[in-house]
Amino acid sequence: MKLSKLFGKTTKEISDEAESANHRLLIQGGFVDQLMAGVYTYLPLGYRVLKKVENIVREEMVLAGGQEILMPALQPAENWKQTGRWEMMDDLFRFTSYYTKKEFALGPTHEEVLSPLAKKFNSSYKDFPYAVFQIQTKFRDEKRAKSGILRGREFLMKDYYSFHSDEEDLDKYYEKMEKVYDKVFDRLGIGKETYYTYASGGTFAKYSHEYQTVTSAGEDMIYICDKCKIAINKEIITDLKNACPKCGNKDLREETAIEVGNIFKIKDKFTKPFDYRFISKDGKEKPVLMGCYGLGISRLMGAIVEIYNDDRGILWPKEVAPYDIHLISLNSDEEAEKVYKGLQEEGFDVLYDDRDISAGEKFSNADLIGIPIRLVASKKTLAEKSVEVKERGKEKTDIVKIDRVSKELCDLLDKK
RNA sequence: CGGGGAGUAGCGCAGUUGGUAGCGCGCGUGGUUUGGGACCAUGAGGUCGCAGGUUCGAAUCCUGUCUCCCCGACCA
Repeated sequence: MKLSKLFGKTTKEISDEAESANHRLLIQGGFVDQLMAGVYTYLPLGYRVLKKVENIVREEMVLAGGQEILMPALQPAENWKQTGRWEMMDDLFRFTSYYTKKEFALGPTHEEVLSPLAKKFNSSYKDFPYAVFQIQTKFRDEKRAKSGILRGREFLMKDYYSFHSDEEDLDKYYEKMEKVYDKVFDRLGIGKETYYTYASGGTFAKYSHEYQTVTSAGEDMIYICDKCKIAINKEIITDLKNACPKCGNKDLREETAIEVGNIFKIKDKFTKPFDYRFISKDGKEKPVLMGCYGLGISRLMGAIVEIYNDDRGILWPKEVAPYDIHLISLNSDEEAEKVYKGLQEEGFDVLYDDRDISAGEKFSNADLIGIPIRLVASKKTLAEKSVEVKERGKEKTDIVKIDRVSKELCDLLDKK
């Protein structure tokens, strides 16, 4: 992609009002645009990152055995009345059809759609266990949207649901999903900062587990047990007598963190209201049990920025960067263009700064956008049939011969 | 929903005791530049968030209202 044609521009200045790193940097870098509080447009650069996060999550969910579906965002009131959540959900976006006076809601979650759906297909013990998931826009009427894309009124979420014929099977599946989640966070580059956290279950259950990523922009207070690498949410720390539930350690470290995922054993909480039972081997009807596993896709993108930034801009982890390479041309457009085309043919995703602006501006824009590798093709380097290679976040630059640059880049990017 | 701050050009901001609306960035044109956000010249761009009120006259004073940001509460 040529930067001269890219929809969305970097800006030098941003209002002091925006305080969180993801808010400032994503707007300054031209990744997102704010339409209103908690509602953002993803511009080409930002949408590429969002899709990369989404695809990593999707790959791991498919590996876990989930089948991807897409449920409607628009949902009828009846389903919500059936579970008693219509009146209870004060952050639900509700409205009434102008024509038919029928009541609707924009979905903040999808148990009310999935339970009756699953009931139509799977009612024999032979069908269990099974799991479906979706990646979809969710709507919640947050009283206070804040911190850029960390807490939005409209946001992208992955919700995964498993169905079981007995509790033992649910427990086993739940443990499997814990490992799946660890792998997702590792691939996204935030494994080290993300803790499996004991938390309250809200209206779902007494307790649940969250995945909390440590960052100053977070909203939750967690207590970390460094021995077990787990954490306890402040909301239940007194319930647990200020000790790690695994090892009893009371020497816990307090941190602020953002909840990027949440997993629940919701059991029959949503199968019961819809009368979803299955026929067991002995011919008897038994309740279907559910597990529910959420991940905030857009929030993850924000959390990554919160962790990977410096005073110049973003430092995207390789797996989620919008492009592999940021190529800068300095007074050498024709030659640089050849390098650009060559790299594309080799299969690299290249953002090419072909604009007729000063070198300094190109460099500072590259730092702001935060693509992992910067290449500079200038008269100086091209005279030696070379380009300069620099990793974002490192000061060292290398001059590499053009015919060897492809291999060098593969090594740096862990490719091929 | 409570507390605090802010709405003036696409973005960032200034605007004194009320008197014809300004700066920087960006954008257009011409030229000089070119390894860390260059420079000269020139040009376009505004219902001062919105609605009332006071006044000969309101960006400025008063009332109401909407919106954004921060803190708190809430967060399936």
